Parts: sequence; C-alpha cells; structure tokens
Amino acid sequence: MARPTINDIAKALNITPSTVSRALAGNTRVSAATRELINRTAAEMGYERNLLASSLRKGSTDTVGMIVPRINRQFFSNVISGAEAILNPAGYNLIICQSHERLEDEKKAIMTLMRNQVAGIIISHSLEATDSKAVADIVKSGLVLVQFDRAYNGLEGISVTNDNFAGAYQATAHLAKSGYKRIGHLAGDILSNVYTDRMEGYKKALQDNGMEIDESIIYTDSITRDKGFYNMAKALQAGCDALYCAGDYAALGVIEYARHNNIKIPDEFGVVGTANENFAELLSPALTTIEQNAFDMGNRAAQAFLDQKQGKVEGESKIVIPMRLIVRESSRKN
Amino acid sequence: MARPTINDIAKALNITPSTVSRALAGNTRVSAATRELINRTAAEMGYERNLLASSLRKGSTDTVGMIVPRINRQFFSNVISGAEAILNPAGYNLIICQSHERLEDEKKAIMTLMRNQVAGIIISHSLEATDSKAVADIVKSGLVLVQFDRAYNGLEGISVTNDNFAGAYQATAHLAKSGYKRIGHLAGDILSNVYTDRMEGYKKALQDNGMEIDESIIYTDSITRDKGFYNMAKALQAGCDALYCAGDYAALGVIEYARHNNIKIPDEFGVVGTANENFAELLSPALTTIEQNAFDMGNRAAQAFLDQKQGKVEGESKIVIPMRLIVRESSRKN
DNA sequence: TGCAAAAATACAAACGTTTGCGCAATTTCC
DNA sequence: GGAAATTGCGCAAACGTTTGTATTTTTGCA
Repeated sequence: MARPTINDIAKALNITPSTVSRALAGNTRVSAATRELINRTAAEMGYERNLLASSLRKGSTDTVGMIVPRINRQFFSNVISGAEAILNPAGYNLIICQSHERLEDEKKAIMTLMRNQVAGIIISHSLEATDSKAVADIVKSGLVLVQFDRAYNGLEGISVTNDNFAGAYQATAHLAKSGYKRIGHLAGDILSNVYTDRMEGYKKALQDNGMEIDESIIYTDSITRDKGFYNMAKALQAGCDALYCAGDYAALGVIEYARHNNIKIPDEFGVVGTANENFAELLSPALTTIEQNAFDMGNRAAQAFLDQKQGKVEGESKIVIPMRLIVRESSRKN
Repeated sequence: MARPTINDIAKALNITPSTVSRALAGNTRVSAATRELINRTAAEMGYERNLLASSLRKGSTDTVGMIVPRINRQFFSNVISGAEAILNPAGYNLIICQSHERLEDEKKAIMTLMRNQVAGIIISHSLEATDSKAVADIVKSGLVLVQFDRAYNGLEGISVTNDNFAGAYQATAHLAKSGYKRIGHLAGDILSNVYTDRMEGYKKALQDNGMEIDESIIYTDSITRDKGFYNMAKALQAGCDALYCAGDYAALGVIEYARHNNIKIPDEFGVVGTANENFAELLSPALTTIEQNAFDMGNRAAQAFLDQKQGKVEGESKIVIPMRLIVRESSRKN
C-alpha cells in the first residue's frame, strides 16, 4: 500500500474512520484501550497524517509564510533561523520565499502563500515595493501579518524593526567623538524606512555634535560594494575625513578604495558600517559597525505572529529593537 | 465574503462548479464566451484557488521540499537560489527546512515534508546523519529524491555532488608546485563523502608530486574557525609549511593564527581553503580556495528533480560537478 | 425539417480528514 | 432499583477542488 489512510486503519481494525481520527488526536472520547490499539497499528502500517486533507477540513494550516528579499544575506538567513526557533516548537513550520528585491516577485510570493492557505505571513519588503496594496490584501483576507525590518506604516498587524535612528545616531556620534571633522554618509534607498531613519539619526548626531549638515556629502542609493568604492572617491574630493555607511558592503568598498589609494584607515579616514556582516570583523582594518540582532528579530517576529494568532494583539503595533555599536579598528583614530 | 470559492462563482453565474473549475483551468470543453465570463468574475470577486483542496483532489502538489543543514551558510543559500531559479518557472515552489546538522531534525523535516505531501525532496544530509533509513523511506513512499553535496550511496534517485576529489587534488598540487615542502591537511568529518573525497584527493596529489603521506599532519574534524586556529599551531610544531583546508572557515583560523604569531603568509606558510565563502577574497592575505559552484548545483539538483518527475531518469544516477581553483595571495610564494 | 454528431454544460463521486449529532451500553447517584 | 448521567463509538456531512460520465443544447448537413 502506497500510503495508508485512516480508512485503511479503520478497515484493518473493523472500526470507523471517525474513531481512528479521534484516537490519533488523543481525544478521550475514545477509550484508552482502543486508542492504544489504534496508535500501535498506525505506527505499524507506517501511517502519516495527510496535512492537506486535515487542513482543508479544519480550515487552517500550521504553516506560516516568510518573504524576504534574499535568503543569502546573512541578516535575512539569521532572521529566518530566529523565527524557526520559535515557530517549530510551537507546531508551525515555515515556507520561505524570495522577492529578489522585486515588487512583482513579492506579489507573486504573497499569492502563492495565500493559495497555500498559510496561517500568516512574515515579510520584509523588497526595496522596489512601494505600494502596500498587495500587503493590505493579506490582512483583508483574514491572515495574520507581521512585517519586519522594512515595514510600511498604517497596516494592521505587528511590525518589528531595528532602531535605525538610534543606531545611526550612535555610529555618527562615535565618529564625531573620535575626532573626525567632516563626516559624510553613504545612504540607501530613501523610499525605505530603514534608510531614511538611518539618515535622520546621522543628521541628528551631527547637529548634537556641533557639525552642520551638508547635503552634498550625503550619497543616496549607495549600499553596494561598488557604490561604496565609487562614492568614497567623491567623498574625498569633497573633503570628508569619515563616512558613516548605511550598509557594510558599502563600507567594504570604502575600505578597498582606501587600500588601493594608500589612505590610512583609521588615522586619515574613519569609517563605520551597518549590519555586522560576517566579514566585518575579518577586514583589515576590522570594520566598526552597528549590529542588528537578526536572530532576535526573527524571534520577535515569530512571537508577534503567535501573539496575534492567539488574539493577544489587535490593530497596528510596533516593536523596536535597539542596535549595538561594535567599535573596531576602522574608526579608532589615535 | 472572506474567500470566495468556485461554488460562489458558480452560484453568482448560475452555473455549476465543475464548469467553473474547467474554465479556470483553461479547458476548451467550456465555450470561450463563458470561460471569459468566468475568468472576469473570478478576478472581480478576488478568487484564489485553494491549493489544499486542489492538491488533495489531484493527489499531488506543486511543492518540493528542500532540507539543508543550515540556510545561513553561503553555500546552501546559493544552492537554494539556484534550485528556485529552475523550479519556480516550472510551476513548483520550494519549502525549506534546516536540519541544524542534527539527525533528529533531519528526520523530523522529512516527516513534515511527507505529511505536507510534497512532490519530492532535495536534501543535503546533516553531518550527524549516518543511517539512510529515513531517506530510504522517501523513495519507498513514491517520492522523488535528489541528494546533493552530501549524499549516500545505494539509494534510488539522483545525487549531485562536487568533484571533491579533483578539487582537493588541484588545491594540493598547486601548493606543491608553488614550492611548499610539507603540506598538511585540515580535514572534515570522515563519515561524510565530501570530506573523505577531499582527503583522498589531497593524498593522491602528494604522491603524484613525490611527497609522502604523513597521517600525523592530517587533522580530522577540523572545519571550524576555532579548530583551524588550534590545529595551525600543531601543524607548525609538526614542521608544516602549508595546509590544504577542507573548509574556508578553518583556513580563516589558520590565517588568524599566522597573523597573531607574525608568520608571513604566503612567504613562510601557504594555505588553501575550500568553498570560496564570501569573505575569502576579503581576507588579508586573500584566500586561495576552491570554488564550489553552489548556484549551479542548485540548478542541477532542481533539474534532476524535474527529470525524475517526468520519468526521464530511473534508478540510481550520479552527477558530478567540477570545482575550480581560485588562486589568490595566500598561496603565492615568491 | 429532421437527425446524427459535436459542443457545452450538469451531475455526482472522490481525495482524506474532522466533527456535530445520535444512539446504545454502561456507570453513577439518590 | 430506576432515572439520569456518562462513556464509547458510529453515521454522515463537510472542507474546495477535479474529473468521468451523463445530459442538454447547438451545429451541420441532407
């Protein structure tokens, strides 16, 4: 027999499928004796519950969908691990989709997950995504929605984000206190809450340290290695002696440019990144950066899902996680 | 209405669900006119097919399960992306599970996937996994099985692995040709085909280059950063002037030990890693390593699934992918 | 106009579970 | 000892699709 069903078990024991179903669910309306018997024969026959049928009948699944831009980013894969660590013990499992930073793929992923009747969706938006219609549909159809890292405002459900403002503030203030005089900023996409918050934190820190904000040394859309390399050249021409980078990859580009052009980091130039990618500590000089606790964020997002599922939280709610500055060589001016 | 079904559409148009079903499937047995009408109203009502019901009825799903030890390893997340790139266009989607290198979790993942009635399972075994019983059950219950990277022999289905033997051979031969005289080996778990193959390649290269195999400078279970650091000390005591490492993390440990102890790489000591992790090129000195084309491996594994699904391949079959040596500073003795 | 063939749609069962209800048989209680 | 409560299980419908077969409608042609 390919895959035994409860009907097969029922026939074998000359009882009805309903009793088998109840027994397997541990229902006490079935006597302990028959329950034991049923469980034993189920095991013998190699029975595995068909979750499709079960979920269809019950009208709900134990699967939650997670949509991330890319899973091969340290940050996202750690968030996933963090979420799994909460969800699996709670009896849920995760199906993961990538949006590849494309709006269309994000929408497709949402559709796929909804068609698969997931219990909820945990999402970090693609950078391309600017309209929240598709995401609003999630909520409208009764699904639990949790947004993390990159989140829209005004949507029902919980969002879990880093305190990007405070993180960037710390990073920039640290550069200022270390004695750098003209601090530029390699920013990200200004449509994303993540990067606007970091820029605001950067600006506030400048002001609080008696420096003026100079828009000409703020380079937007600059979170890749190439852009970091490229804009480092510009920043130097503009007289900068430090850069706060909204991403570690950009900071990597900065360090590489400095190396190629024999600019001494940290003595002549200071640089701080964001994210604490796994290579940050391995660079020479090691990169000062702000840690976003990805695993913790995954934990929180998963917990937020569970809380909403149990009706503990309603409406819009925001969780903000602090970021931690890790000081390494790249900003230690002596 | 929460989620419209084909029955709702049928009622609205005063036709039967079966016609609706066929129309949505594009069946020409329903007239073009009504097909168009049905599609339009379905869109208007925001209908989404319930895949649970559909799969239950059809007896098959469009989901394939993938089990990896850890998704936050560059290698595995790239394999996943590679598999997705083939599977999604083919109408399948992927559900990903982590085994955390634990046999128990691997078994659990297999169960979960089977209960979810996936069409097939693509797996790379956890290091702890040594018995193939659970995996054999996959095949027994009629599922398509594809193993990649870490694969068992003797199982029906396709396996896709790197040519670890040839890769390690190249790496070791390169060290020998570069003038290093006593080349040790940081090996991995000797129960895994991956690491035994690499060790064999290492040994063969030594022989072919007129060096003798000295088991005392082969350090097994040594693929972490810490172990690399630790065993580098031992290798130095044993008079080695080079190490071929079965993993980049171990090589990283080696480089760090050298840096801390003022040993010049590559002049005094040569090191080659395996995997080309993203940090490999960023180290100082940049790490010579063997690239395992993860994305390609994902492609092949996915294609192997499709081929089996279509009955193009039967029985046991093996695909071996060549590895490419990337020479960087860490082995360039002058 | 009539009739067979073809086209379009309807009917009903099935996929494997779960679950409200019903009905005996057994136990409990006063 | 008899009514009431409890226990243990069966019956049958339902979840939303799909699909083989039956039925109705349309078409083509003589």
